Order: sequence, then structure tokens, then C-alpha cells
Amino acid sequence: MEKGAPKKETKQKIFQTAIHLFARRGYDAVGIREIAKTAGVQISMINYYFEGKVGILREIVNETYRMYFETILSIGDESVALEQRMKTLVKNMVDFFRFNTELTIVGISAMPLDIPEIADLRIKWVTENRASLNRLFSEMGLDIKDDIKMSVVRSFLTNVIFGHFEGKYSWDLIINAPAKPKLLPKLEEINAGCRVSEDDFYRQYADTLATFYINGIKSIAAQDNK
Amino acid sequence: MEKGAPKKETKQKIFQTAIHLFARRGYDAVGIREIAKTAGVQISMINYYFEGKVGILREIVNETYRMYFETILSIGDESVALEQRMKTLVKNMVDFFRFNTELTIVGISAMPLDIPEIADLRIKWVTENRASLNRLFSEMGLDIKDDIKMSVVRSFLTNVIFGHFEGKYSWDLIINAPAKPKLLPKLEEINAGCRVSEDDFYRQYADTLATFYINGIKSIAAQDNK
Amino acid sequence: MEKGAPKKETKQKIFQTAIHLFARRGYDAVGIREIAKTAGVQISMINYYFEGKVGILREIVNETYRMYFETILSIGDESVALEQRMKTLVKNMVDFFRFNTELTIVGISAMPLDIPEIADLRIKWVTENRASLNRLFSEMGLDIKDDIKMSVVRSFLTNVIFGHFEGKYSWDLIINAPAKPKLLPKLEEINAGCRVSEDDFYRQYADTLATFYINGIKSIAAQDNK
Amino acid sequence: MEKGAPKKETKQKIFQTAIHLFARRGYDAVGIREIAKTAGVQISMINYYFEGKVGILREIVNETYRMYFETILSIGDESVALEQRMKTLVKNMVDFFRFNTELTIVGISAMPLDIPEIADLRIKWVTENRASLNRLFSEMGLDIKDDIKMSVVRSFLTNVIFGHFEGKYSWDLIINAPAKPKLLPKLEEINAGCRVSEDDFYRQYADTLATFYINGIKSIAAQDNK
DNA sequence: AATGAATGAGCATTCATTCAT
DNA sequence: TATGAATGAATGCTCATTCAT
Repeated sequence: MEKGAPKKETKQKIFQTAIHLFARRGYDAVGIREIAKTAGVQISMINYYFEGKVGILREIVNETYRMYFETILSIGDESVALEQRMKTLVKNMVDFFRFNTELTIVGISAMPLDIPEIADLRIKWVTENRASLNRLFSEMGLDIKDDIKMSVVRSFLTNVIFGHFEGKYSWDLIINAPAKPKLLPKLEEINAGCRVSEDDFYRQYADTLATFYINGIKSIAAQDNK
Repeated sequence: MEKGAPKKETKQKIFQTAIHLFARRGYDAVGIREIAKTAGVQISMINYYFEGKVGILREIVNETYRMYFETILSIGDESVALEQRMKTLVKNMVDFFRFNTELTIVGISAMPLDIPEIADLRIKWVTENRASLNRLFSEMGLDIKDDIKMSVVRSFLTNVIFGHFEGKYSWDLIINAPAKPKLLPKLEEINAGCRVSEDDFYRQYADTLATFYINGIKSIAAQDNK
Repeated sequence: MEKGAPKKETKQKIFQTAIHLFARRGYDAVGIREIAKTAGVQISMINYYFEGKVGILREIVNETYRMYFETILSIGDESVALEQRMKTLVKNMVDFFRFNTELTIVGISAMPLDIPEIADLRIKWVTENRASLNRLFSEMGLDIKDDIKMSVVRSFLTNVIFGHFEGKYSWDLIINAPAKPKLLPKLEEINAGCRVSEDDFYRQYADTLATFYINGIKSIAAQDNK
Repeated sequence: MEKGAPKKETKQKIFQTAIHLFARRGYDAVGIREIAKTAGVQISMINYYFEGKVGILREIVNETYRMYFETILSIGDESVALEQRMKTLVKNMVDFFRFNTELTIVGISAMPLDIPEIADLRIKWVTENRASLNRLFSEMGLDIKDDIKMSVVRSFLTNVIFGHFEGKYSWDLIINAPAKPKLLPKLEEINAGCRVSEDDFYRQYADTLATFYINGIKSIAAQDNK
């Protein structure tokens, strides 16, 4: 690589490479040397553009949250029926985590919380997320007073959907690893529903999940707590 | 501390300390120096007892899975009614993750999958978990043919319950950190249902979750997929 | 700051900033990044104007020596009485080191002698200084044959006076540091003679030193070695 | 070098090598890589024994001060005549700086004062040195009230003697450098008094200095300020 | 004159591990 | 069992400098 040849895209390459590597092996296990080498840039460029390794993480986390809120806040207004809005919410979330799996794995769960600025971002996200979902359910006319029930309702979506893609991601990693695992599972067990296309799979998945969710909520809303 | 004095508990101290530190900051971010120092033992003892750093992780993961299966397989036999067995399953899982939060955080989600033996353990666990839950639901007479639906049903419990405790754990870490975060949330928002005791909270939580789960399953079992 | 706006004073800002920082922490401990940032200029400007980091040092050393010789060579001609010329010499040196403390600290003692061009400057200075002082004493009629005695006479002035200001400078640095030292000395001990103004202090200081010097010289001139 | 072969002297080798290198090029210009390589030890051993680069410096400074005070406090008791004690003091100091030139160059003048613990050591030394010399002069019956005069008397010895050896050391460095300086001075000018042995030289040097010092003090003690 | 992206070697420090005792 | 000295590679980061614009 010739010296002085300006490469406008250097920062982007570092960013994308870091997401990919952090998602696979975690923030702490990936060194800046590996990021630089994989991205084909100089180590010092990482500090030049991100002011240190955590700088990359900070931008990843910020981007994750920005996209997440963009997703859950665009589910249609009050003119749309409650159940339809629920379905849209579920579908949007599925799409979000499906098409941003690596980003969200890094931005949501691979975080060293002992770094203050990362902890601050986490607080901000959890707080806003809680508020957003509360507002959403309130707008929808779904009025659950009980804190415990709300906690279940609120955490259901991210936990189940994100959990699905996180699990799938790490599973794919393992069975596609260069060093094949000794204990290879029978193939037909690996991916449920692999007979349909991935698009079809996730359309049905979102439908199923929405039904599950809506009826689950109804049942606990009707329940008399002790 | 006298030289040569036999210390039976050395290995246990290393094990417990490692769980605690790995849960807080992740496997890769914690060095054996820190483990040894915190546990009050010699660094070389770690290699002596565990044959390297991964050795600790291996034992943690094995212990996690052993306890996990012990939990989900002890929910009563076929003489017990379906709904009651479901409730027991949910309750047991809540207890399991509640009283083994650090262990399960390390054993389930803080894993470097690029280490072959850890990847093998993961495969074994996922496979057995799937089989166990399938058998369980089959015994219960809950016969869902559709793979997609089963995938939702199967992942619901661990994702939601483990997700709850993992989230709570990291949240507690942040707000109890020595360096207080700048953006401290309003206290009444932090812990939903903090007016009841933790025992009561989780009794209600398990109840609610079981209701949610059972009715969710019913609704998708009845659903006609496209 | 507008691009392309010509800034005549850029070089001077770099120069002055470098003197300040080098004096405080030494040539090697100060990076050009810090100089550029403190001076508010672009890093590349340092290489543009000084052709590298050593270039700054070279100009500092040259300037130091130029001013030093200007000082010790302007003490009046032979029409002035011996003792008076001595007193003028001492006074001029005190003033020189007093008003150029940072410059002289960098130019005289903070030097990386493994850099050839800096070593050459040093040789030049030591040689010229020796010659100048010899000539001076000869003109004054002070004729000491013994090399050892001359060595004492010659080194007295710079060592004592420069040593005074160098010590004072580093002392001031410490006690005015942002992170206060744990062991703060009693205040009345810090600056001897702080009851008089600094101007008065150094007038008396120069007087005392000149007396000390003149009588010291007389005594060893009269001494019979061994 | 075989692994595991215990080398008791590793710490000492690091210590001595560091003194040598720091004296020649300064604390900041010498990296631990070079220290380790020169000493023939592993880089990590430096951190193992000294807990970082500053740790070496800390021990050097402490050792310097310990030896310095040992020197100036062993000049005989009050039964010895004033002038004789003065001469002993001067002689001891000359010997101290002569035989510990590298140690003192590092321990006294090559210090990064922005490191708090080093600054603290400096304060301690300057304070104790002032007190010791005051006590010494008081015991000797030399009672100078004036602060300015005392400041001259106090700083004379270290400044002149240490200055002599520091200057000689850097001069020797230059003219013995592998890359010969372009401007080599005429040899007879280099070392005054090279016709006598070094031992003889410094015996006469100490004598001359003591005479200079004693008479200098007398003259300013008699002087009427202003 | 000035900017800022890019280079590549270097920095101090920490890593997991080994092994003679 | 336990100790601690030793190893050698890896860590995140900074260095002075170059050069197309």
C-alpha cells in the first residue's frame, strides 16, 4: 500500500471489521492488531479514528441503540388496530435482529460494563427501552398495572427474538468452524424449518411469535394475582 | 501462610473466584493473575489444578449443564397434570437461574466458542436440551408438529428467564459500581415490584410466566399456519 | 481556524512552546504531538519549519549559546577595575539565567548527547566557554597557572548560578503541581529571603556571590599546592 | 538461557544496567527493551521485580539519597577543628560524586518530576539536605543569619562538585562516542591536570575547593549587606 | 502555508504457562 | 502441594515522520 494514498474508507473498514470480529469472539478476545490486519489498515489508524479500542465499541453501541429505537418506534400510529400494531412490532424486531445480528450481538450483549462510558450507554438504553415500551403499550390501550406482569411483557420480545438470533449465530459459528467439532449433530435437527426459504421461515416465525405474545399477554392480564 | 501447609480448599477457592470474576467481566477480560490474587492462591496452582485457564472454564460449563439438566428433568412424572408440570418446570427454571446466576452467565453465555472443547460442550448441551424438551412436551401430550412453533416453544423459557437474570445481574453491577454512572435512573424505576420480598416476587414471576407460557402455547397450537 | 490563512507566528509559537515543555519534562518525554497541541498548530508544521524534532532543539541550543556569550563578553573593558568587572560578570550571569531559566535548562542540561549534531554544539560551547573565561581572567590580570585551580574558578559561576535557577525551577514545578505532593514543606523554609522583592533578592544574591567568588579566588591564588 | 534456571542476580543486573543507561541518555530516552537486552534478562523480569519502569527509578533515587546522607553526616564530631571538618566534608563529597557519578546523575538530576512519587522523593531530599547542612554549620559554630548568604553557602558544594562530575561525565561521553564529533578539541585542553594521577588530581581538587569555600564563607560572613 | 490521512517502528506492560526447588 | 523465578509472545497505544492535497 503506497504511503500517503488517502483512503477515505479506512474508518468504515475498521468499523465493519470490528463488528464482525467482536460478534464472533467478544470484545476482549479480539486485539486491535487482528482488527487492523483483517481490515487491511495500519494499527495506528484505529487510534487515529477512534481514539483507542473502546472508541470503536462506543460507536458500535451508539449505532445499535440508534437503529433499535428507530425500529420499535415505527410501528404505525393509533389508527391501526391493536393486534396489527403488535404484529408489526414483532415483525420489525425480527427483521431488526435478523439483518443486524452481528451489530446487535456486540452492541447489546458483548459489553465490558466496567468501562464507565459503556455502562452509561447501557443505562441510557435500558431506561429508554423501558419507557418506550411502556408508552407503546399505553398507547395501545394495554393497561397492565402490575409491575411483575409488565416486566414479563416488556422483556419477552427482546429476550426471545434476540436470544433466537444470538443462539443461531453462535450455533452457525460452531458447525461451520474450520476445526469441526467431534460431536456433529444430525443435520435434520440443526435448523428447524429449513425446508422453507429463510424469508418464509421468518415470516411464519414472526406470526407465531406475535400470536404467542398477544395471547400470553391476554392471559396474564386476566389472571388474578394470588 | 506457611509453606507446604496442605490446603484442601485451594481448588474450590480458585473455582468460585473464577465464576465470580468471569461472570462480571467475561472469560477473556479476566487474567489468571487476578483470579489467583483474588482467591489468595499462587498463580501456578491454577495450572496445577486445572491444567490451564480453559480448564477452569471447562469445569464451570460442565457443572452448569449438569445442574441444568438435573433441574429440568425433575418436574414430576406423568401422574401429575400437564399444567401443573408446566408450572413446576417454570418454577424450577426460575429458581435455577436465580440461585446460580453467576454460574449460568459464565457457563451459558460467556464462552469463547473458538476453543474446540468449549464448542463441543455447547453442541452437546444444545442437542440434549432440544431432545429433553421435545421428550418433555411429548410426555405431556403436547404434540406440535410444526418445527417453527416448536422452536418458539422450546427457546421461550431459557431465553426469557435466563435473559431476566442476566439483565438484572449486569444492571446491578452498573448501579453498584464504585464509579457511579453519570446517568442514574430514578430509583422507583429500577426494580419493578420491589415492594414485595424477593421470594414473593419470584413466586409471582414464575406464576405469571407459566400462565403466559401455557396460554401462548395453546394459542399457537390452535393456529393455522398460513 | 481558516485553511490557508497565513500565520507568520506559527514558527515562534512552536519554538516558545517547545522551550516551555522541554524545560519542564525533558526533550525525550515531550512528543511533537503535545507541542503541536499546546501551541495550537498542526503537527506537520513542526517538520515543515524545523525539519524534525531535533531541529527545534538545535535552534534552542544555538540561541542559548548565542545569548550566553553575548552576556559574558559584555562586562566592560580594561578601563574598569578588576573587582568591578567581576561583579558585573556575576550580575550579568545571574540576570541571564534568571530571565532565561527555561531556555537555559533546555539548552544546557536537557540534551540528548547521542545525537551527533547536539554533541558537536556542546563541544563548541564548552571549548569557547573555557577560552572566553581564560581570556577574561587573563585580561583582568588574574594569572593562575595551576590547571586544577583554574578549573575550579571557571566552573564556579555557571555551576552555582545555573544550579540555583535550575533547582528553583524544579522546586517551583513540584510545589505548584496540580497533584500536590504529600510531603509539603513548611512554607517559611521554601524560599529563603522571600521577605524582600525578587529584584532585591537577586541584587543581594549577586553581591554576595561576587564577594564569595573574588575572595575564594584570592585565597586559592595565594595557596601553595602541596 | 535455560528456562527455570533461577538467577538470583537478575534484579541486580537490571538495577546496574538501568543506572548506566539512564545516566548516559536519560530516563525517558531509555526503553525497558534496551535495559533488558543490555542486562541479558527478559523484559517481563523488569516488571516482575520493579513493578514497572518507574520502580527502577524509585530504587535508584532512594539509594542515591541514602548514600548521600551517609556521606555528609560522617565528617567527624565536634572535637575536630572547624576547618578540618570543612575539609573532610568537601573531600567526602568529592569522593561520593566521583565514585558514584552515574548513580548521582540519575538520582539527582535525571528525574521526571511529573511522576508524583518521584516528586515526593525530591521534596524529601531537598528538605533533609537543607536541614542537615544548617545543622552542620550550626554545630561548626558558623552562624550566618542572612538567608541569602546561607543559600549561597548551602548550594555551593553540591552545585560545584556535582556539576564538575556531571560535566566531566557528559564530556567523556561525547569524545568517546563511536561517532566522533567533527569538532574535536585539542587534546591538551580536554582534561586539566591530566599530568597527575586521578587520585592526586582529586586530592588537590578537594583541597583547593575547601580553601575556596572556607575563605568564601569568611568573606561573606564579614560583609555588610547593603 | 497549512491540512490531515497514512506509515511502520517503537513504547511500557501483561499474558498464560513452565519448571526447578 | 506449594513457591516464585523465568519465558516469550501478546496486549493497547504512541512515536516521529511523510506526503498528497
